[in-house]
Formats: sequence, C-alpha cells, structure tokens
Amino acid sequence: MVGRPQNDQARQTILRRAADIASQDGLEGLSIGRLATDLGLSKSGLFGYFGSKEELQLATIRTATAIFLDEVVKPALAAPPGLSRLRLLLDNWLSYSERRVFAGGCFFASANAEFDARPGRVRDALTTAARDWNRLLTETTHEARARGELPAETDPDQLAFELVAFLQAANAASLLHDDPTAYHRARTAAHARLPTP
Amino acid sequence: MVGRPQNDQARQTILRRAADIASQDGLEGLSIGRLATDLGLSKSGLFGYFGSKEELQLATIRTATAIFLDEVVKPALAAPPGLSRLRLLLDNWLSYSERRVFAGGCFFASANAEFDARPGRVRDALTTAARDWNRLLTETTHEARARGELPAETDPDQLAFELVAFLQAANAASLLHDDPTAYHRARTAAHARLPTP
DNA sequence: CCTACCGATCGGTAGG
DNA sequence: CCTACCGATCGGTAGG
Repeated sequence: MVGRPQNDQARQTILRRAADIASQDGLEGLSIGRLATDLGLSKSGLFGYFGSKEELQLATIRTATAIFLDEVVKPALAAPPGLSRLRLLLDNWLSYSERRVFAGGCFFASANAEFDARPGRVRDALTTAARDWNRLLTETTHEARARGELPAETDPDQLAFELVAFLQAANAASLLHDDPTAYHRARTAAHARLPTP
Repeated sequence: MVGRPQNDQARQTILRRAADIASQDGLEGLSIGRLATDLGLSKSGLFGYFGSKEELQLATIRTATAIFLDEVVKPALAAPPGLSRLRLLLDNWLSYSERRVFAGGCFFASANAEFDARPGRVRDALTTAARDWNRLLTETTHEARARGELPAETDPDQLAFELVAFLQAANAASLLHDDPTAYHRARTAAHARLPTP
C-alpha cells in the first residue's frame, strides 16, 4: 500500500467543492455529473474516486467534519477547559456560520435536516458528528461548573441544550431571512446565560 | 366560475400526502411519479391538478400552513392575548412536533433548511410563513409585557427569538437522535424564561 | 483518467 | 382522468 498524494489532493479539492454544494442544495442534490462538470472532470472520472454516490456523501461529511474541527473546535482547545473554552466554542461557531465557511451556511444544519428522517449510513454518520459536537459542548459546560465558573445550581446538560439552540436558530434565521441581526441575538442570549467575563 | 368540490377533496388528499412525504424526503424529493403511484393515480392525472412541480410544492406549503394553523395557532387564540396565549403557542408547537403531525417532524423545519439557500418562489413562500409565525410569537410576547405579565425589563423580540430556538432545537434533536427528552428540555427552558404560572 | 453507453426516473406533453 | 411518449438527467458500468 502506497500513498497517492496527487490523488489525495484532487480528492480534497473535489470534496471541498462537494461540501459547498451540499450545504446549498443538499447531499442528495449533490449530483456526480454536476460536480464533475463544475470541476472540469468527466463524470466517470470523478465517480472512480468514490465508487458510489453514498461513498461520495460519506466522504463529503468527513471533509466537512475536518473543516468544522479546524474552524470551530481546535482554536477553542487552546483555552483551558471550562468557561473560557466554552465561550470560544460558541463564538467560533457563530463566526463559522456568519462567515459562510460553507456557501449555504452550516453544512451540518442542512445535512441533518435533510437526513434526520431517512435511515441509512449517511444519517448515522451525521448523527455521530452531531453527538460528538453536543458532547464536547456538554462536557465543557460540566468542566466550567466543576471549576466554579458557573453557579452550582446550573444543570450543564440543560444549559448546553439551550446554547446549541441559540446557535442553530441564528444560522437558520440568517439564511432564511437574510437577517444578520440573528447572530447578535444569539450572542446576547448566550452571554445572558453565562457569568459576565 | 363554479367550484369543483370533488376535485378539491381529491386535491386535499393529494396535498396532505405530499406534505408528509416532503417532511421526510424534502420538497425536491417529492416527485410527481412517486406521489401518483402512492395514491393510485397516473402521473399525468396527478400532474393535471397542479401544472408544474413548483405549483405542487407551493400548494403543499399552503396545505401544511393550514394544518399548522389548525394544530398550533387556532387553539391558542382561544386564550386572551398575553402570557397565557404565549404558553399555549409554545405547548401546542411542541405537541405538534412530538405527535408527528407530519411524518418527518415539523414540515417547515425540513422545508426551510432545504430552501434557505435557493432563491425562488418556494423559498419566498416559506420565508413568508416563517415570518408570520415569528411575528405572531413576537407580538404575543409584546402583549404579555404590556399587560404586566412579564418583567418590564424584558426585551420581547429577544425573548421570542430564544423561545423559537428552543422549539426548533427540540424538533431537530428528537428527529436526529431519536431523543424524546429533547421536548422536556425545551419545556424546561421555556418555563424558566417565563414567570411561574 | 477518458468516451460511450446502460436502465431508471425525472418533469412535462400529446392526444384522447 | 388515462396511455404513450418526449428529452434530460440520474447513478453506475464497459472497455480502454
């Protein structure tokens, strides 16, 4: 088994574009023929990289996950566990959505809504990614409370649910209503739920 | 111009089924051929009711809106404007999502996420429906404050944003993670934001 | 990686 | 409302 650096680079170019298309038109609306034309490849040439549409969808989810980790999670891990890290996770997420890192807003908001009522491997991969993100936010909230940075009566699971809700609502409102003030509302809501810095 | 009661009844049967399919597979995944087969009609027979796929999508949105009004809004208008009506709107919405009035959860959560990055008449119709719902919730929150049922320092627009966020998050989590406790979290979050009854 | 092709399905039409 | 059909596009394959 040898690596194929040139192919891997082409694969990443394809998948980065695929993630943008999927964030706008859905993972099902992502067609192999259109993706190939966009990138100046033949359809069967592009098809050869993945072997099936489902594998293309799964690979696109993996690429989107890597981008999400780079944009949102990793920069927040520079802060110590607890409240400061929690604040960074929230701020980075809102920035990631607002800057349209994916052309159609948060990739996972689109894909989750598309597949949440369809069983299969794609849905399973999205469920896992969402669970990892929720778990990170929940654990970080627990750490903040354990360090005495949140009131002792705080329910960390409940707080994490509410914080995630604000993020999702801002992304959805900003896309559907072209309403950039939704991000301000989400920041206001999150800050009100956390001690003043 | 005479009415066509028999046709209208058939139309409503078609559109009720279309709304269920769209809530699961999307308004684009709603295909005329599949819908016709499901209902035991010929494809062109069904096509004749609407004239184009886009008109079918728009008619499906109108039917889903009527169902939403019947399930969520009208029963809440029985209560006087203000806090009690606001509570009913929230409770009815969570019940509407939890009971799976549409097979794939909230019709609008699915459709909005699908079309929020695609311009056109379908998106415009969804934007209008969402704006009407947000406006109703916001105005009801204003009324509650004006009646002294909410603290004077409450920002009604901000509060309405947060309450809608809890509803959407419960619907999304319950679908993606088969997690019925999300509805409990949303109720807890909403009640904590409102005065104890 | 390509051209050329497959059967299935898409939205939509002709004609009755 | 039907049968029969249209061109376009879908995912996928054969063969090189």
